[in-house]
Amino acid sequence: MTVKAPEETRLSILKAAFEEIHKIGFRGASLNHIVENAGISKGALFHHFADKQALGYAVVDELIFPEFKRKFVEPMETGNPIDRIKEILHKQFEMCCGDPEMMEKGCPLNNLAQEMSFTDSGFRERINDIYEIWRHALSKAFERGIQNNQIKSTQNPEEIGAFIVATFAGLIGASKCACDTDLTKQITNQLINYLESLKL
Amino acid sequence: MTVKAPEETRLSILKAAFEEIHKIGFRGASLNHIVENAGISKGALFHHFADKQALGYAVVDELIFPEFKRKFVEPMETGNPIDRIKEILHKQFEMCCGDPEMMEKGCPLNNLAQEMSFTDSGFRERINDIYEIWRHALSKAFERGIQNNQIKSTQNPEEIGAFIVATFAGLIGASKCACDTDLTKQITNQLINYLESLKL
DNA sequence: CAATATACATACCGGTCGGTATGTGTCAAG
DNA sequence: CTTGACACATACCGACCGGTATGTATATTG
Repeated sequence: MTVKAPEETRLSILKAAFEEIHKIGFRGASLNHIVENAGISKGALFHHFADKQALGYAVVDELIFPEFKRKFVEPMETGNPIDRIKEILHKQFEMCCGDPEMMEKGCPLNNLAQEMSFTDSGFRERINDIYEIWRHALSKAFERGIQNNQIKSTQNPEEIGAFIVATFAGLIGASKCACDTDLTKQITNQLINYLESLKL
Repeated sequence: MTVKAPEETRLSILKAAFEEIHKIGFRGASLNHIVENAGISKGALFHHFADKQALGYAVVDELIFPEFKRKFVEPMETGNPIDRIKEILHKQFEMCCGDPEMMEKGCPLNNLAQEMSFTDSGFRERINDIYEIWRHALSKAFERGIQNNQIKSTQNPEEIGAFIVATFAGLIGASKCACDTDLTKQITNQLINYLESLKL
């Protein structure tokens, strides 16, 4: 039996790194802050991760991606796509209202995408892969909706998926900058408006 | 007559700062790089700007805001709002295709919004003011459209404005991350789809 | 029981950061 | 002709950055 499980240490570093990156971005994130908040030493950090970049990639792969999948991708696998998206929007809105800081910090994935895409293709590709998975899941869901006579057959499922992902990112981003749940509500209303227009 | 006009120096600093911030963000931006690219000294920079923050604010106020106003706000002041937005989207798409790096760097305003909003309220308020001006211009344009029997009177102009601003930011952000003009086209198509659904 | 590998902690490193102190040439005002 | 304000340039500062070298306790293996 080990005195301390290394996987626990690794996870505590990942979680502290996620928080730091979520708050002040990857570039601004200080490894000193991270080891401090994780309650471990710098030696431990560099034992588990080759460098800051590898830590950042691991945060995306091992924390952000699974959570994103659980919240946004998996719900699209069954049922009426429009209803599912409405549920996602509703949960998101409730979370914004319940925890204003969550709104102000924005979407961890979109934050990283906008900050790092241009200068670090490793981040860009990882993040784009995640968005692509969501776009694909949405596309498949709307294809299903068309087959089930829930969605107008004249619509292009792929385009719809791309549009929803972009608009959702825009919604979270606008809320973050405005710090205003009224604005969030307005945008959400119009997104629902758009979704309704796709109904058969 | 002065040997060199101070306003020219100031402007060259602002332009170099804008480029640096656009490429690697405000936090990542190095004042050393900026003075180097501006072809001046650090003394000149700190003669014209109190600190890095003041320089960043000046970039928003004096470079980004006027350009944003010219490209997005002023076109909304006359004519059919839907046509105007289509023109903006068309220009944006052409620019993405013509200069891929422009697409990869993303929107300077949205980049700053996502990077700085949470930790610097000065940035957040400035940027939100600019977006608010666009939202208001869009709202007024759609009000006008309703009065001119171009837009369905059942629609809420304010909500439409908020939605378009959010979706546009999402569009640019998605393009930046995906580096794919096909995706840009898909999202643009659906945004136009949405706009058409507002027509009377 | 000795040897080795793992999982850290501590102390430290060169480099870059934002920012400052000080010197200097220019020019308008008195 | 002097003075002082302006518009810089140069040299430098402490703080913090990401990263490393080294030491050590523990667990595993032969």
